[in-house]
Amino acid sequence: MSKDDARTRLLNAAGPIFAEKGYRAATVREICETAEVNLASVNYYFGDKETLYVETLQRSHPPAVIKHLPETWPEGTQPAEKLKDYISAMMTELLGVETAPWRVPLMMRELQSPTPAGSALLRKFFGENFSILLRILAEILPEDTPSYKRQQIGLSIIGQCVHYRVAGKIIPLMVSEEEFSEHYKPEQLAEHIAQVMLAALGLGPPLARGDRPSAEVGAAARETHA
Amino acid sequence: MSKDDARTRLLNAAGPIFAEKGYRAATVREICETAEVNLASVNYYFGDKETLYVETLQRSHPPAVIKHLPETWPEGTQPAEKLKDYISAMMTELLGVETAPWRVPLMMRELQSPTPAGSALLRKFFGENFSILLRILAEILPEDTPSYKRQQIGLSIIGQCVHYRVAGKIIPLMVSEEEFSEHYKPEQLAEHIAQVMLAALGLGPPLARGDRPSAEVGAAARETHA
DNA sequence: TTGTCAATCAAACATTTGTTTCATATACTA
DNA sequence: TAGTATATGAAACAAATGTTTGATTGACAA
Repeated sequence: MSKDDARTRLLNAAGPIFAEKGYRAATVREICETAEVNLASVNYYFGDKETLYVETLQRSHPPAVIKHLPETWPEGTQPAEKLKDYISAMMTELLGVETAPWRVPLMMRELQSPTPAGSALLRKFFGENFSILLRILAEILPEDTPSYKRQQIGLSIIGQCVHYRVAGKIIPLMVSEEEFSEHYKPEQLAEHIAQVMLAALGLGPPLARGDRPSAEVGAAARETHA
Repeated sequence: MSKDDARTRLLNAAGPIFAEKGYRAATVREICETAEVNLASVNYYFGDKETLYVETLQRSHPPAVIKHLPETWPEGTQPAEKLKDYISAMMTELLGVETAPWRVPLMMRELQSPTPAGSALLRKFFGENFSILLRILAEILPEDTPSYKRQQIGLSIIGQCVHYRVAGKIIPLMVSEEEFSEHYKPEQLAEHIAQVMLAALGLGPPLARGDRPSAEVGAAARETHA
């Protein structure tokens, strides 16, 4: 192992460590030890710790949702199908065990404590994914839907997906262990989110026996409660 | 100002600083300067920096969603109304300018990098809010809805709300400045999320011209939208 | 008044940590 | 072979930072 040159080994070691501990708490000593290089190597190859961080960040960018999506969908694919694919791809990206499981955590850290160098990357990282979603939604929503509304529906979808990563550590603490291991796999969650949003968009059955599918009146919920 | 005793001033100063910079990057020197106390005070009153952090965390816990909700709803209040209230309360809690705007950011940091002391608080903090939501959902969903399904619907709601806090810093970068200032106020976002979820639950009109509103046909949402 | 005790203060201390230095080794070239 | 550039190594350096120390103050009680 560690057949790569020192510079590459440093980048490989830095990714997981920055992701787990954050920029500040990650020490160049630990990174160098992990990479099995001399302490001076960070400054030799990158000048300083911050530059190493920036390059680590840049290397972590490329693959995103697109990676898990088909180049183009077959002619005539229903928008609902595309949406399902998108949500599934997003969940795979966020929760899947990929080749570099530290990329997403690193971006999440940037989201919380943006560094000057990170902001541009963040915008690109999320912007690309988001614009794909917006295009799918454009096929579903009426043409006269204002763009802010379309964006907010998009954010509703992203939000549900991202939450399983953001709150991932405490969800197992709040649901039973059995439920968690049985029903919280990425594909199942993607299925659930798709179900919610397709119902919201009117492309699938509502989750509850709705008594008032229209805005006006209708007999309301009755004899229901825990 | 700073009429409180040194110990209290330390806690007041520590909250915002820990919230903004995180445990590691926050220095006792900065905290002491802000609190206008001597450098040795942290160790004098709390023993060490970590204990100060833990006490800050504990102090930041109490108020949550409940704070913005009525004690009990009037008899006969529709579950849909309760859900709207809940979502509105959550958005106020997450985005509103409250008395201690650093509480939520601090909890978000714990969520990402849990400390031993923080995990218990986190569970309480989110657990209390979540159980209220689950009770409301129980009134809406069919009785035979499995509990994991109810939880996931709850997480869909929480996720949408929390996302505006998590991604709050980059959303303005991805939508036009005008759209953001016009349509992304907490109350408007709460309204949007409620609209999405009520539609998903069948308690409101779908967001788009649905072509297949129910699994087995049935007269469904019509000429309704926006 | 005098003694006691908690609080405050400036200074020093010890550790961590990013960075630099300079010597040595290694590989490639003239 | 000799020379040079590149890479690696151990050590030291300097700054930041959590913690400790010992003196001083000030209030209050005997």
